[in-house]
Amino acid sequence: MKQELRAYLESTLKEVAIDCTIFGFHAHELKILLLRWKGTNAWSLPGGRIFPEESVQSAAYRILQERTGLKEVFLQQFHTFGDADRYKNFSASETLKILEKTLEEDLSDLDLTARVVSIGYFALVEFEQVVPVPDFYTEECRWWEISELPLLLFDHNEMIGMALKALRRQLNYQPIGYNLLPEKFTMPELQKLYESILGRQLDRRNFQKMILSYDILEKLPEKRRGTANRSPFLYRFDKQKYERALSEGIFFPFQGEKF
Amino acid sequence: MKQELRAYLESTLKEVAIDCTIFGFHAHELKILLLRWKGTNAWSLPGGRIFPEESVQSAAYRILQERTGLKEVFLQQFHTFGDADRYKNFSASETLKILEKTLEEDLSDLDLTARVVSIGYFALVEFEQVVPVPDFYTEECRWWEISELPLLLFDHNEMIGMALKALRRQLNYQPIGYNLLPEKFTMPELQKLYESILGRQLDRRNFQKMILSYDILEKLPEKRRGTANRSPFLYRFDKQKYERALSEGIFFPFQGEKF
DNA sequence: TTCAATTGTGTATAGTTTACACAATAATAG
DNA sequence: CTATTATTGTGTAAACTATACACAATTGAA
Repeated sequence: MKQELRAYLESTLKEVAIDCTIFGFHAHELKILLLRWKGTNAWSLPGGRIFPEESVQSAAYRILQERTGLKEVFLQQFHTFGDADRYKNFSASETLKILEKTLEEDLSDLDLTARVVSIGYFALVEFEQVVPVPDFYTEECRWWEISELPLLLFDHNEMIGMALKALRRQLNYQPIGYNLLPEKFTMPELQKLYESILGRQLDRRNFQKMILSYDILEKLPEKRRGTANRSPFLYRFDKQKYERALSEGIFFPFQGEKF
Repeated sequence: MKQELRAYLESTLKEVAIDCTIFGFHAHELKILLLRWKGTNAWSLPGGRIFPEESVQSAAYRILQERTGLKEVFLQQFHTFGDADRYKNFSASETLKILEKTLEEDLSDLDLTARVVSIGYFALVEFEQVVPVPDFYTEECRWWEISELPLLLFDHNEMIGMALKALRRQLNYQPIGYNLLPEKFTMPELQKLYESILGRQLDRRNFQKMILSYDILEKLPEKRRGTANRSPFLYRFDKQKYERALSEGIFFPFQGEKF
């Protein structure tokens, strides 16, 4: 098992790695998938290394798939983190101690605190379909609310901040939701997704008018039952139109958000 | 001399490097600084490597300074290029041949065709103040018009395409011009800068109205003389207000441009 | 002095964004 | 069964923003 890790570390690029900020949406809240390192209370973003024959993009997909079980996800590079010292909340020696607890083995020959530049990706995934799987270093993989994140290893809090910024900016020229919501959803649910990404309330009527004007939704002849009060209609994305909007770009007018 | 290069290559990160797309503006055209490799007709973007103690950002500044002589520039990371094979216009072996011509020495121990992930930055610089300086590999450093670029080494044509896209997007939420124009400039000059970045014509009156509304310009009581026809007024950026607009963001309405 | 090219300037129209309220519906509690 | 409560569905008017557009003034050159 340790041999497996060693082989992985030795067979992959040493100075570059990938970290993924995986966004999910559940119970009206935007959440992020974090990993807890074995035998510790230290949390980090899911990440991984790149094989020599693999593009960075493919590596990011692979890592994402390994942690969530999902194949089809929205994945996007947003920034590369290249500080010489990326130990922000915990010093290099504190981090090393955590690693020692985690690995219970002498891996000093692998130089695990060597400098690594990390390429940051963010992903949008369907919460319900995710089966969180820890990696070799970790024993727990679970969703965290964005407002309740712990202090993370390395510069991962910074990464999440920038991922959120990138996601918000994304909202200005691309539709979002296909990979974050279940197949069928209601207008209020979609609105709450946008609100939780933007961190502010939107007007119900104006939101509906705007989102419908992009012509990416199909209104279904069913309603969501079981909820108290009036039943909202169900919608789903028209995949083709959605893809077209993604590639051509759309001008979303969330101007109130300053970047 | 060769020893110097060898020392540089051996003392810097091996799997990660930086490439810079340096934009300048001259004669009503947006231009890019390219390097020609010694003894060849092969061109590339200026790039360089990262020292172990240096952040990626600092390395990018250093490289930029080395090639242009400039200290104060606008520099921004826009994408990291991580294809397993980044030899696009010229194959690895063709590129290797060029390198051999350039170096006239056996450097095979340095494994110069090993895989490298490149972090792409774009820079905006004041054309007139740049003193282009070739690096060790190259013997010529000059400006190229964007519409007349040659086939470049590696994936550099792709990089330039993405840099331009990033620059255009930038225009939507930040003012641009401080680092691209001389201290004093006319409204038509500023407009031509915007037009050359966006690749389309803008209305003179509407452009002026818009740019003035951002309250980042100071109108000077002088005019540019010597030009045929009516003399335009000179303006300059109010540095403080410009910086505020940069950090707070501005909503530039170039909606016609689809991304 | 005339000509040609370019600058400076304002307004009206179209289009977009925003603010806002009431009737309909569905589950729940009585 | 009925009343209550919370939430949904829906349209219009006002404010704001973007766009289209033309003529007089200025300058150097002919």
